[in-house]
Amino acid sequence: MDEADRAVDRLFQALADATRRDMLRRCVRGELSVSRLAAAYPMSFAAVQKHVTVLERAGLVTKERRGREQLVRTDPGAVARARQALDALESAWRARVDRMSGLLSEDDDGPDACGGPAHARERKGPDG
Amino acid sequence: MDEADRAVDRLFQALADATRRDMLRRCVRGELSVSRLAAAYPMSFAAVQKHVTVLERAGLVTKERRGREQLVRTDPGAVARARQALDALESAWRARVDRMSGLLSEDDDGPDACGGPAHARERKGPDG
DNA sequence: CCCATCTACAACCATTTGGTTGTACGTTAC
DNA sequence: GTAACGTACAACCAAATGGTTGTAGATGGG
Repeated sequence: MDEADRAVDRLFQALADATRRDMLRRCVRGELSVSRLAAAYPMSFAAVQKHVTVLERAGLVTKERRGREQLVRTDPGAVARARQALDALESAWRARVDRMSGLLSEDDDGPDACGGPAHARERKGPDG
Repeated sequence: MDEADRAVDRLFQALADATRRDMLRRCVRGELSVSRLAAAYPMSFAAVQKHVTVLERAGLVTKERRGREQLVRTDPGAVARARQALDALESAWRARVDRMSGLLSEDDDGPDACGGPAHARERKGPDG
């Protein structure tokens, strides 16, 4: 297993925890110090520190010092990278659908194509 | 943490292992029996069985009996669900970009202060 | 029937994970 | 300078994870 695989491991692993996903949502609304972040959760400061470390190793957030505080902010390219990892899986799925549609019909992408996510790459913005 | 959160946990957790991602790629190219799948990896049959169980609990694959074999196939909607989970994070990021355009220096003391979704106070574990 | 194959599952083990507490260190405020 | 704050990190613990082996139940072919 090469480093790229391990990076994807860390990425999905970091996302596989509701607390960390919530941290991302909070940091995405504006950078927060680790202390301020920790105040939002019913766990010790050290536990929050560890979560932040996991997010950082996954490349989802970066830390920057400001005085005695450490500001946590989301990495703009992070979600894009997660999305890319999913794309890799999805493209394999599309290849299969492609083979099926070739056999079944030529003007339809298959039964899954109605609302299917295969190439629905359009972003669904929160307010349009 | 509600069941939806736990479902997302299971989904990303299942994706956070290179072996399981490879299994998905293989099954996406055509359903495979667990034995045939197991033959592709340098680990015991039981280990592969466990991986398939993880993928199944995450809703990424389904199993179907054919004779004495158990065919594993990807769930067409699975990757779509993963993408949806990422979309939720991405929309938050877009919202932040949106706010930066307006640029108001509001004190981000709590989620209620800025009208955002307040869902961070809940945690796993009784009180520990 | 008997045997080979495919699957299911339990028991066990090592490592990782998610949490705790305690301690030490740099920075800011008084 | 000292106290308070914010952070870093180590030691420890319970539970989950990823692997093993072993055993037992179905299913299909000779």
